[in-house]
Amino acid sequence: MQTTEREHAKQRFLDFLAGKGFRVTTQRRAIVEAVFATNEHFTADQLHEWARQRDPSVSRATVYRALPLLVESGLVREMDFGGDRKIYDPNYAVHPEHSHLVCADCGRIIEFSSEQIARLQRQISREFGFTVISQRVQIIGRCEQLRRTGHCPHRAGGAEKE
Amino acid sequence: MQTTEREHAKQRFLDFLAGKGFRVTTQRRAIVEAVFATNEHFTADQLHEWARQRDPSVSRATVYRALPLLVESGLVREMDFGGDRKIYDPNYAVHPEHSHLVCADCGRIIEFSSEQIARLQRQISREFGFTVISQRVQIIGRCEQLRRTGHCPHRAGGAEKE
DNA sequence: ATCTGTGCAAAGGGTTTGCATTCAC
DNA sequence: GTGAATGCAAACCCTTTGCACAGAT
Repeated sequence: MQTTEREHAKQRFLDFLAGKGFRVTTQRRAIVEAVFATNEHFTADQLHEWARQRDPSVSRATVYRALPLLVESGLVREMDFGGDRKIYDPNYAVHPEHSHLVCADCGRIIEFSSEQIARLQRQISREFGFTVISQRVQIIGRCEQLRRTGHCPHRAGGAEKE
Repeated sequence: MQTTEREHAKQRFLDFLAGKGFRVTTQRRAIVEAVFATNEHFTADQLHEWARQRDPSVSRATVYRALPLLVESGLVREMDFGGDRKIYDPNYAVHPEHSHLVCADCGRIIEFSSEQIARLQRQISREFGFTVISQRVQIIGRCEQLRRTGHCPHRAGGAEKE
């Protein structure tokens, strides 16, 4: 099960704070618990909502101030699928380099990894004299559901579309 | 030379407008000329600037209203490198599927194409039951200049950074 | 006790929109 | 002539920030 890994990620974040001399406040605790209680992608606002369920005092400002720390700690990835808001991915802690398939119909996001693609990218980067820091692969497509059944189960569930 | 191709792209956009029943206004003409006079990536604001050099009456609003048309026409690609503003790429008309190498130091953007990567992506998409609409590959890295010479010639020139 | 972190509310900044006017068709 | 397109300025929306207070070390 993945619970242990998430628990571990949470701990790593607290360690990160300690290592940087940052304080472990109750709000930050609520936020990090919210982040690693799920493996879903989330927006700043969603995280605010989740954190407030654990500690109603958590303000939006604190969430926005915590997000850069989560990203800097390497446990959460900030993503941009072209929408108006950024999307955060807590699975980065477990699967450091993964890519995304995004359904244009329903907004569903599927994660995948491909060492082959990563290798090709490193090779190309080298040709241009670049040292790779990170790679992003996004494939925009249509998942089968809508085409096949005429509707998509994810359509209703708050899809992110442009 | 590429001038002919750009001229062609411009014409294709005017045809696109006609085909959709949209009007060819002097402002739209100034905008599309500005777009295809360069092969540089640009922001909405830069385009506004360029268009105004051709027709000072072009307002920011009109630029913002024209951009979705340019994207819809398939001649310009909207990109998001995680910064606070969107970046547009007029080379999409000439090289439909290309990817980007972005230098984290100087913001320089280099375009490249890899049929191998595209093929792998199509294959993966198929495995997940996705039909590919478009693919985006971004590699964030550091170009040689800064590392080697201690400074980067692009650093000063208005790099896009986060 | 100190000084970072917080909540609140206001400010920022790119993008969008309502409305009267202009102009392509 | 008619309705789409424009310019202007205000509105939007997510995100950031200034400030006085709270609380972690």
